[in-house]
Amino acid sequence: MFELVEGSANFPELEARIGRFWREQGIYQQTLDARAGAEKFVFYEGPPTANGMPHPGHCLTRAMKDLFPRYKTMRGYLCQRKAGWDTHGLPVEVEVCKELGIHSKEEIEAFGIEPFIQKCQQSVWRYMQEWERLTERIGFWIDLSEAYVTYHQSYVESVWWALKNFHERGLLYQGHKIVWWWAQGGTALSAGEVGLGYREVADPSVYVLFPLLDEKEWDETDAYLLVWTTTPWTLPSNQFVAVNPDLEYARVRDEDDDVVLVMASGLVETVAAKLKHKLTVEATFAGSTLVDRGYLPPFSTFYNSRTAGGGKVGTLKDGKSQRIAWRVVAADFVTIDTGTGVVHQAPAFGEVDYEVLSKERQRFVDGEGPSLINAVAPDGKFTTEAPDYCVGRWVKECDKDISRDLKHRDLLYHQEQYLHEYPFCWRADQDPLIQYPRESWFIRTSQFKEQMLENNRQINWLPEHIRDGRFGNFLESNVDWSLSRERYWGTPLPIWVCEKTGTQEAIASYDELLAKPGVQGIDVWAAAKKKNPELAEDLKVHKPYIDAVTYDSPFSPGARMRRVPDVIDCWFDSGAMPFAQWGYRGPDGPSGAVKQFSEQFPADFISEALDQTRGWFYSLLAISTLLFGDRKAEDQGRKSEVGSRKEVPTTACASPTSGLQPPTSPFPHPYRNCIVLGLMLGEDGQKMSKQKRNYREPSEIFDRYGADALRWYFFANQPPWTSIRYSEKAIKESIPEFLLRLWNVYSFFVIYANIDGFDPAAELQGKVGPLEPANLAAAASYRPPRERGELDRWILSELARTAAAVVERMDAYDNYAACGQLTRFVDALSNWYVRRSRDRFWSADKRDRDKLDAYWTLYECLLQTAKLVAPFVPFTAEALWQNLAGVCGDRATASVHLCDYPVPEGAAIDVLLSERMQLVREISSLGRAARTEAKLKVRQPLAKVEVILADAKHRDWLAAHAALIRDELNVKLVEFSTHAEEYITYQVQPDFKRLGPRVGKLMPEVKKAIAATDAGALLASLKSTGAAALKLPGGEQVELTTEDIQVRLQAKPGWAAAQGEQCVIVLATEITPELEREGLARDVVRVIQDFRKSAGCEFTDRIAIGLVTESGELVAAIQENLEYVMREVLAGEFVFEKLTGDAQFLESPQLGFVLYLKVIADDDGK
RNA sequence: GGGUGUAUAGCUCAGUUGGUUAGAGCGCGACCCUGAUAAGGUCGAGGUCUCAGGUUCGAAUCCUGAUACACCCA
Repeated sequence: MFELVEGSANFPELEARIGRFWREQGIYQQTLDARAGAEKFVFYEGPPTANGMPHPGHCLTRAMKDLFPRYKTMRGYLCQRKAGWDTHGLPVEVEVCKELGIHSKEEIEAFGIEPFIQKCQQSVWRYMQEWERLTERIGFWIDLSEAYVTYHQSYVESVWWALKNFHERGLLYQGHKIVWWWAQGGTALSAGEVGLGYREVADPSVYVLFPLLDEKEWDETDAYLLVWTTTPWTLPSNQFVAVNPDLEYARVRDEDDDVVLVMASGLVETVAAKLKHKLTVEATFAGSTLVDRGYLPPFSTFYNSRTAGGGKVGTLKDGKSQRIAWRVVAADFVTIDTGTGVVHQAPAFGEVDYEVLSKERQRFVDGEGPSLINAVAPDGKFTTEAPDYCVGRWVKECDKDISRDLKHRDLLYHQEQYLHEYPFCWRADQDPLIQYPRESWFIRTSQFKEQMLENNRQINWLPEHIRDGRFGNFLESNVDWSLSRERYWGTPLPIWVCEKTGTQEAIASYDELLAKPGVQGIDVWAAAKKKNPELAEDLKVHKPYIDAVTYDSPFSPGARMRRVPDVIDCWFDSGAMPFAQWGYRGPDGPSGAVKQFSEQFPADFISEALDQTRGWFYSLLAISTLLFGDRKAEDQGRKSEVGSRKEVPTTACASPTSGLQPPTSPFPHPYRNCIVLGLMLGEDGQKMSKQKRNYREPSEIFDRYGADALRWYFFANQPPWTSIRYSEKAIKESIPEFLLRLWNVYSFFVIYANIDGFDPAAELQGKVGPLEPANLAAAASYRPPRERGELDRWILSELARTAAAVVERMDAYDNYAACGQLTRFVDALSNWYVRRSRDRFWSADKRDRDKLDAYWTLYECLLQTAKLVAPFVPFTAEALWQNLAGVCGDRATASVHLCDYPVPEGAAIDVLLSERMQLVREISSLGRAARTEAKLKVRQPLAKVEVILADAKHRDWLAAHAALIRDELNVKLVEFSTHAEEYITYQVQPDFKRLGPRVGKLMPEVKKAIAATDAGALLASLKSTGAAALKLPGGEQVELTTEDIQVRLQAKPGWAAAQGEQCVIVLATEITPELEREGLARDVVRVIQDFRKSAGCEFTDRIAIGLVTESGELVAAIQENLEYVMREVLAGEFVFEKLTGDAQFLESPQLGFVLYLKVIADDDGK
């Protein structure tokens, strides 16, 4: 006996039960064990950070990450799933700061770095429980116990190893990075923080005159560059002036001030209007002619100083020489939207400006190019290199004095106020941020651009456009990776510097550090550990303990090697996970790690949301390309730019030690297939936000609707990369559409199988394993499908077809289309197979072959469907399996997830049958439509239905299966009409797809001509000769064959008819008294059935019926169909009088009778 | 300001190399069926396929431009 299924499924409860089962039986581990030694399917977990609460968006990623590994496992692959946690970085520090009620770096240092990072380490696990609960509750099978953790020592050391490799290959260097700087707090702000602080302010906008030098670049001419800037305080640090070489510029005479200006032609009128001056254009020329011209900057400290070189020249790489600064450079970012088209450049205070400097610097031979000039100290106050009146003052305060000074010197042409958005510190909203250069460490990723692009081209991106679109473009504009962070909680940059010579050395592990000569400072950690034995051992490779460790410099006797203070970008951590998750440190590192890494690289599949494009997707690709890419390209690259970009000497090591030399791997790596998920928006279409409460906590969704409902909603509602608006309604609605429908079929099966004693467990001997058709075939009452009826063969064919389509789509990572196939199949199973088989299940003879065939067919369908849907809705699938296969006890496979995915044999697919059954379904659908139209309810039998087919192909088959249609439409006769003209007209249309290419421009004519032709005659001609000639008005003649036209049928008015794509069906609407009586009898049956139910009868109870009526018509109708009525309602007695005793009664006013009902026995005669 | 994506029914979304009647689910309305029954089914209304050009015999689909929204970057 199957376990009884409750009427309405309670999915959350069911899932809790299944979850317990998985846990107690270790099913996930069993699925891995079952695939031991199988081909590997490699999955990488993009580590979430557990110091924030998970929201529905995380459910989507976790569901997607679960789907494909489950699928591939069932398909026979071994897919290990190692969890991971991202634990470093600014967000963690911010959380801790909030808790402590502090925010600046000074405050952190006052609090103490040591207790601070200890708090960070603890905070990382704050929401761990919620994450683990979510992971388990949504059915994400992943190994949480073996999760990699980015702050763990082995992980940190792996990252160090990679960085040492880069360092020794000269790929790690120091340079400047222009950051948004909070001068008062002495810290840089992340982009996110900067975004918080924008507000509109008025700033000065000044037009300044820079005397233009002559061609020889030394003498002043009569002209001035009219230079525009909104930050006067950056003028003392002026280094270049930029023009757009492709714009037109003009030499302009200001008649009022008697001065000659050089500016963009397009802005002359604007400026003239602004000043109400008369400006006369004297000459125009391309911006490119200005490039390289020298000028005098408004402040001369740097210009005259020895260090910056004044008007000095330097040697270019091509051997020529040029002024190193204070000249016009070309830049295409200069526009004529505002200003003058001549832009002041202070590379210290703008990222774009800094790029100009970098580019210029590269043109010169080493040491001769311009260095960065900067008259502002990190505290935001001017240095002594600024004009006297500015020194020591906050830069923004000096704007006015600078303007006044320039005005005195007749260099200020114009000034005004300018409204714009400017960032302030979000923690101190009176403090404006400034852009400021900071020393930073970079990885030379740009040198690997081509390789990264090549790698990217080999990756299968879903959706495809990511490859050449967002991600490809991002790689195209690759700049070196700014790696270092002046923060506290992160992987320490493993570089130690000689305090005397500045020579650097990278360290790849803690042990390597301990082995250095004259190591000191280890005791700091030892003391901390002694004081607090609870401290995680992993902290010893973190600040501040690691900072304390120094050793003897091999570069200068007596000097010490000290670590640089920075930590690294936490994106580097997560991008290093392909090897760091195993603690891999090169071929000579820990051997277990070498093995695991080589087996689990590269990944076959990863998935994250779109916002990871420049995050994890990039960090993975960049690190992998640099570490495991082709070295030849790098060597060539190095030759071609000998020593050009190193700003600080490193211990350049041409041949790194072998342990640092990892194996190279063919592209793509480290991932082959990547599904980029759309972002999930809140209920209101806005970003999900805790404050707005525009989403529900995941745990609540699970409690209300269940994990499978949510999963199915994710998988089946839209392709995963479309951005998805969280909709509770949609989640709710995904239940009846699929899950409940499947559940109802299953429940139907269980109810009837139990009534009829259909018991596969009793019929099958020994092991039945995964209950594949081959296992079932051993049963005595099992007949091979080819011997079963058409309906059975049809649904088994649909099953095979569905399995084939699902496998095909899933192998292409297209879960959406796969779900569509599954929905279609479950619909066919429920709304056609079960519906049409009802009578067979209800028939009295329990050992009837036809009945047993139906059971075996439905049983197989349900078992196989459970397997098919298992990766999608693992709980529901398991619940089905537990009962359907569970009847066989431990002779059956314990879990549906331990089964192989159904792989259809082509033989089971009967395309012709599918097509034909589709036609039957269409005919019956049309029949119902016609009935509705004619207001003839289905319970009323009709004499005849006529079917007119557009295509006679399936006619004979349909005629042979008329019973199906008769039954479905409740008619006595199905005719395939020959005199169709009575009911319909033909419409003939050209087959555009076929004819289009052939007749081309004549198409409209052909269409008209065909429409004008008598359709019947045309069809007759085509039928008899197979061809017809069509004359066009222009005289051309077109030969038509049967395939060139499409026939459509149109029902004539006046008939109870309905038309579809392939046919028209016409109902005979005349109701004879006999038919009417039969309909009446069916009405009576209907009422009695309802009565049975409301009277609380069991399915199998036999009853006695007494019916009292004054209608002779009704009595006649029942008597005429008495056998039918009694059979349908399981009546043992039927009398036309009141029943005595404990009978229940019911009055039916519509039909005019009173019913009495009494249970006389159950099915077994008791 | 730049890049990428999206725009199809009231809502959420499909729409396969361009082929002339643009689909699904939900919602709404009407009805039917019912021993799967707190389910199920049928039918209906609802579309200038964002707009404007262009290519083509033919455009929701291809091209150009515009608009709106979203994301990333500046």
